[in-house]
Amino acid sequence: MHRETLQRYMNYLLLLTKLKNEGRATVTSDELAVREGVTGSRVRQDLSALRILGKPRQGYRIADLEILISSMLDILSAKPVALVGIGNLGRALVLSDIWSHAGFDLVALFDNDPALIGASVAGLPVRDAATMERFIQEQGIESACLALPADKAQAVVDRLVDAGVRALWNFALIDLDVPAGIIVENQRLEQGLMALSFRIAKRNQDDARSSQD
Amino acid sequence: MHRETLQRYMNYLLLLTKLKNEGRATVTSDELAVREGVTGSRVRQDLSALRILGKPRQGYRIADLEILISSMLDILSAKPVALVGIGNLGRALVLSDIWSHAGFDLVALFDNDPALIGASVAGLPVRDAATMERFIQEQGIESACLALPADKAQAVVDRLVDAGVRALWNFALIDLDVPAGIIVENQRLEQGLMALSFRIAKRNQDDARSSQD
DNA sequence: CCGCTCTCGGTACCCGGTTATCGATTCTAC
DNA sequence: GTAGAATCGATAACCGGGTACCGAGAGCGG
Repeated sequence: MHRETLQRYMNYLLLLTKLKNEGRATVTSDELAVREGVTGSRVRQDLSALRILGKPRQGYRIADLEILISSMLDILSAKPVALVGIGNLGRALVLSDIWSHAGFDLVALFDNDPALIGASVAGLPVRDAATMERFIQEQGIESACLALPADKAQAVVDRLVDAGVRALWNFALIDLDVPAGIIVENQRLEQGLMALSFRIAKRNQDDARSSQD
Repeated sequence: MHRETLQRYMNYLLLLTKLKNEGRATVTSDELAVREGVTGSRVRQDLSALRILGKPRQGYRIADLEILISSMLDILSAKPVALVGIGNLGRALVLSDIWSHAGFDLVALFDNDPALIGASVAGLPVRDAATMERFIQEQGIESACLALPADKAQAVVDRLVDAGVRALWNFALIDLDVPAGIIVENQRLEQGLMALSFRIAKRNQDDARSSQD
């Protein structure tokens, strides 16, 4: 499945939640389509791929869609995940509610700053990074989030992988080197900002062109 | 230009910086291609679109590529940008060095928490959000970053747009409602985490299947 | 009860992004 | 200087995601 398609499914899910909160029980393909900037055909194909059936003149049952898309994304489970690096970004992530929404259960925080170890963030204790491998092995944690500087990331990843972690959500601006089979999802914040810069430049060009005509 | 293409250009740029740091002066299309997971053909077409010329048996001059890609993304400029919301996420963004790398100059921080107003983060004072419109108008700021809760985002956006902001980098989990012509780049952190969840589920399925054979 | 409309499900088509191919060019080696 | 290898630039072929279209089924109105 391609990135665009996956993103469409996630957006469907967000829209469905919104519609459900508005009291809706069903939704038509065209409704989802216009909000996503695609055609009803595309939406119907997407849903058909999940073996979701709708009814003519009625649409799709929102509850069905939510369950099937959620299960495809496997966000109904609660995979334990550890967060390494309790800086500002780390704290922001701990305090957010994205973990459960995406099928994860944040169970451990690690840092190597003595000033932080022992403190508590959102009810979770900050543990000494020196105890990281042991905790991860004992708890069978297979996912980890890296919220630390680029120069420290690779060393931590090596330790995590040795301890059994097989999936990484990486905020460090670095291409991590991992063995085959280990998943790395890079969250490149700066790419969003670069994309914004490009879009601004493009709009300014277009504006200049159209005013010239 | 499509999102994938834009992302490729950004990745080229990151790779080029890395290669330059390694002392390289030129790079071949195939080298860039393998690191991007595409073919040399695609890379040559991308670069050709920017009117970049290479030399047979030698490749492309890294310095040329950097300048031309950077100027296409308009990240050589220093567009002033304001950051609203000095929570953990906001502080993390202030302390990062992504702004200059993406063609922005972070010039103002705003929050409405009296405990924060007047404090200084990375040398920048936190200003009272009540003074936001005036400052933005006076300084001619046209870009802003939203690092605040979803329920407060829309109201702030309305004020920012009224004050002259025309481009937004939004971290709040909400679909902002803006007039036509205003650019909104949403940085949906949870989508990255959902994508990770999906990739884990897919790998586990694949593993189960292959061990079954 | 009978048409009418709306929306789904499936199929065919289209378009653009990606790859493959080939001639042209430049550097290396002898 | 010439042969050969490597790499570019351009074009053609391919492929898959997206759209358009059409027949089928479900509700609505008279």
